[in-house]
Amino acid sequence: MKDLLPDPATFRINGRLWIEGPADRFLGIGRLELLQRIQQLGSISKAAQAMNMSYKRAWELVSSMNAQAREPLVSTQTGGQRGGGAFLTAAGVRAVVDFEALQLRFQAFVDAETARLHD
Amino acid sequence: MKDLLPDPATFRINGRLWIEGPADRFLGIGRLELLQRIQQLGSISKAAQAMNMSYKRAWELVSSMNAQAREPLVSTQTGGQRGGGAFLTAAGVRAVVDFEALQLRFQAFVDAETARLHD
DNA sequence: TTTCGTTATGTTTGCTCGGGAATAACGACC
DNA sequence: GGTCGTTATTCCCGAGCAAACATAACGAAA
Repeated sequence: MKDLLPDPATFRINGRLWIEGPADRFLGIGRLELLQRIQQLGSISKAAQAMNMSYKRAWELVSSMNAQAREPLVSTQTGGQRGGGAFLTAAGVRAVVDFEALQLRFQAFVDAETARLHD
Repeated sequence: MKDLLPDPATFRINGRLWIEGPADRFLGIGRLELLQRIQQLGSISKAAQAMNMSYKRAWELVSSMNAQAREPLVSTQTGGQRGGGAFLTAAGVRAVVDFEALQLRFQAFVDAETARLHD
């Protein structure tokens, strides 16, 4: 394989992994990061901002996840002392933990295949 | 994980895998299929047509692959008995075989993770 | 009751990527 | 030399999709 490439060291295996349902994507790397940021920052708008994503898009992703899961991953509150906010439910926390683990196994696979590519 | 989902059986892990270089993508599932079709049909335009892809795009992909590989994966001929054509070089055949194998290992990974998702 | 930052949602704007048309060159074959 | 189907390449346009914008509702706190 590597003998196909001019400078094999500069080439890598890369990829994307996600969970998909009958209608739509459910969870991927972008949605995971969004959940993590919401957990960290307590708001969808701050999370979006931190990811350089429009609030609308972030909200749509949250909405999509909440709609597909058995119970919402993110709970929101409008109004209140700081104008409102958002936090992960127990289900949301579990989703983050589980998908992080999956992502880690995938990364191991990708790294192994990259190593195989190099020799 | 599955307890997050309303009907776990309808959810799957899915993903994409590719080889990327410093500048651009080198090989992915779409480019693989294109190479396979060229091998099978002997022409870029026929391959593109079979994939419902514009000739222009197909040509660009071939050009990108040829430019990044140490030696071209696809060799072309303009003019001639049937107006010309394209075929895989030895390097091209090797690229197909090797990436097919990689894709198979990836599919196994995805299937295993989907199974894990279901229990 | 005003302020404030957020959620929630519809509308418009803008931009990028690919599609499609147009054109040239090519070379075997009749 | 005319025909044909292909490679090769440029240019323009439109669809689709995300960003940006606009607005309403909300509720705690001052």
